[in-house]
Amino acid sequence: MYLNQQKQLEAGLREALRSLYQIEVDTVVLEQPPELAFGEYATPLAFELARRLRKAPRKIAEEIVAALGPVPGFAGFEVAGGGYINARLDRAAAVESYAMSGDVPPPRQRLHELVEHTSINPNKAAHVGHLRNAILGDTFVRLLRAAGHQVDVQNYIDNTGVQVADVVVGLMHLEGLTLRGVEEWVAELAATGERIDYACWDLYARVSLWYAGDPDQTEARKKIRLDTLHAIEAGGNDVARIAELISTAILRRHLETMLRLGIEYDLLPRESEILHLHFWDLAFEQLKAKGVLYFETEGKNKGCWVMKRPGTAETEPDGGPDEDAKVIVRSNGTVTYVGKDIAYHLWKFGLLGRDFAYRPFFRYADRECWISAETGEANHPHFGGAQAIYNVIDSRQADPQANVIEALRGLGYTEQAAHYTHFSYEMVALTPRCAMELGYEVAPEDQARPYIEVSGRKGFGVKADDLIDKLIAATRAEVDSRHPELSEAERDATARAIAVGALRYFMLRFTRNSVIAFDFKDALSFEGETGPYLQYAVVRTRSIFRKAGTTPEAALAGLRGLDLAPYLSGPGTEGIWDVWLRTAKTTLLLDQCIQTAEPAYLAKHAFQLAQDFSNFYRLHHILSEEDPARKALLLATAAVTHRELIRSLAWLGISAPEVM
RNA sequence: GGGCGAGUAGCUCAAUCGGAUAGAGCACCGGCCUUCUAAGCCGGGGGUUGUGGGUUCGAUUCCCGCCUCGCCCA
Repeated sequence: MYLNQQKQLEAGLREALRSLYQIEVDTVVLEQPPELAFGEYATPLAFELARRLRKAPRKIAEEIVAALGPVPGFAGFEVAGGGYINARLDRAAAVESYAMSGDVPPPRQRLHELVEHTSINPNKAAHVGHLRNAILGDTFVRLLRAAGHQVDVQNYIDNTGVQVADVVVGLMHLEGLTLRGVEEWVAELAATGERIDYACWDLYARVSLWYAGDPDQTEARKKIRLDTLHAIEAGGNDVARIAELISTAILRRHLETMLRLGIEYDLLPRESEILHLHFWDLAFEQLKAKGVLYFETEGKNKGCWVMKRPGTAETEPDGGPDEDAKVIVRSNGTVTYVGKDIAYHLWKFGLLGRDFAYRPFFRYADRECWISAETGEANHPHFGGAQAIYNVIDSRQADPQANVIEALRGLGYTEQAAHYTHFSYEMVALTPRCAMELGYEVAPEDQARPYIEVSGRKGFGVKADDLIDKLIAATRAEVDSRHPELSEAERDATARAIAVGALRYFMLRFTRNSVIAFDFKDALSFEGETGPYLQYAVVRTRSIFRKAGTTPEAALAGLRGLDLAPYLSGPGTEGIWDVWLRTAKTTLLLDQCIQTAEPAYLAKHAFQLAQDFSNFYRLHHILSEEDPARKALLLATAAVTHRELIRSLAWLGISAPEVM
């Protein structure tokens, strides 16, 4: 809607430029004036043309305004300042169209999209950093789906890597357990309701200390670690069975944790199948055939299969070996992580020539989450073969991600490489104060820093479930004191919705490349720019309709045929049009978020709409309004706020309770 | 050594393709619950946008140098 008006204005301006000066411009910059009193749109077009036309900007602006014919949807144009052209919408017409249409236009290009997120090593509990990943990823999935895209959601599981190996080492060598013993331990944890991911969190930290704990044993323990890893990779032995048992149990816990936040997955592809189904062999053949990989015969990478790094020259000027090249196959024949990742991404795009087998793994309310397998069920949904992919992975992985893209490009898959997005974001760190509150020792030099990186290896961090539990406890206390009349179940559901809203908004309000310095004080805040603030605005609109005895839909329909113009500008109408204009931008924001892969813009938009509504709510008392037409508009203003907030919040994965 | 990101109010963050008076939240100070929910609202103070240059009618934004911090690669 807002976008349509923008296009109309742009077309009008272009036409004026053609008829006046016979010129075409590449882009017509349209922005919103600093105050709504100046109009809804402004363009600095005249400034840009001043030099080209050898005229004063103000003069040009005046000529353009004079030449502009009537533009559909607009009431008038004027020149402001040194040469801005301000445009005013026909507010009454705009309100009527905003009220009737809340639809999202179909996407320009409908691709089969694949979003991968969460991807936690299944050897310990999820922490706040993983929450940021999962919430960003899940929100982006919701945005893509809202825009009409078909999206598959994957959560990649590295179940055969060193992190899982470390926990297996802990169980076998620190705890002295055999496969049988581990099975009993897992059963015992399940029986007592103890969280296995928590138990392994501590064990993992202990193993890290153990490796370096005795200088005489360092080499021997390194060997144990490597042997364990190799046994897991090979499969078909007790070590691998322990790894499978532990990683699967922890994976289930991760899925349960994420489900608390409304986060679901379609498929869990695992590294074990990538290994055992020999994805790499097929990728290796392609990479060799296309010359992407070459065998290095000199220098430090002698005996390795290497690949040119993105951004480096084709050959070294001096003709020597490219020492900068990325090793894909080591001289001992083992494949690096990037190599396996290339094979996996060829599968994602349907370019590998081999598929996983699949079996159901985790049941959601209305669907199944599948997992990769060596042998699976005959009937399964089709996975992979995407046209565009998004990998939600923190910014530290930028280098390996760039290598995978470079390999795709080298193989001639330029289209796929262009539709490969590393959805990068900065880490969640802890403030020194938060770390000390949690009882960790913080070195004096670290205390002066704004944040400290979390480390699963050291057991340093805030566990996701602990944070969620704390949030629920805090919201539950509030709900209990505010609404003792509600049933236990209602209070529980309300507290959970608010807790999830607070957490999801907290993780989404920062732009992706900003490090979040985590602090319980901020994360547990329910005032100001927070999820509960947005939910509260919705609750207020609900309360209005409850007391008015009508619905938002009826209120919006009730505008038909009314003369609204007197109520949309002038004294006594402050704050009404602001709400309408804001609501009209929701689909624009959706589009912008997808184009830039930045959900924070929508979070900010929803907050601003809630602020606009609060302002409107203060200035206009709806239920006591006596002028019927004016009352209809005020009710519709609450209704359009309700409609747009509910839908924006849904895209952010936040639901608004009935009362709070 | 190379690459990426960042530096904006006391703190945490915004700022659309380079546009009008750099905006929010928190914290602080002062007000507002007898009209639709105070998890709210109103008002106030608070800025040399790290630094030095350049481009431009116009720079937080683009370019170059320097400083500081974080991450990644060797």
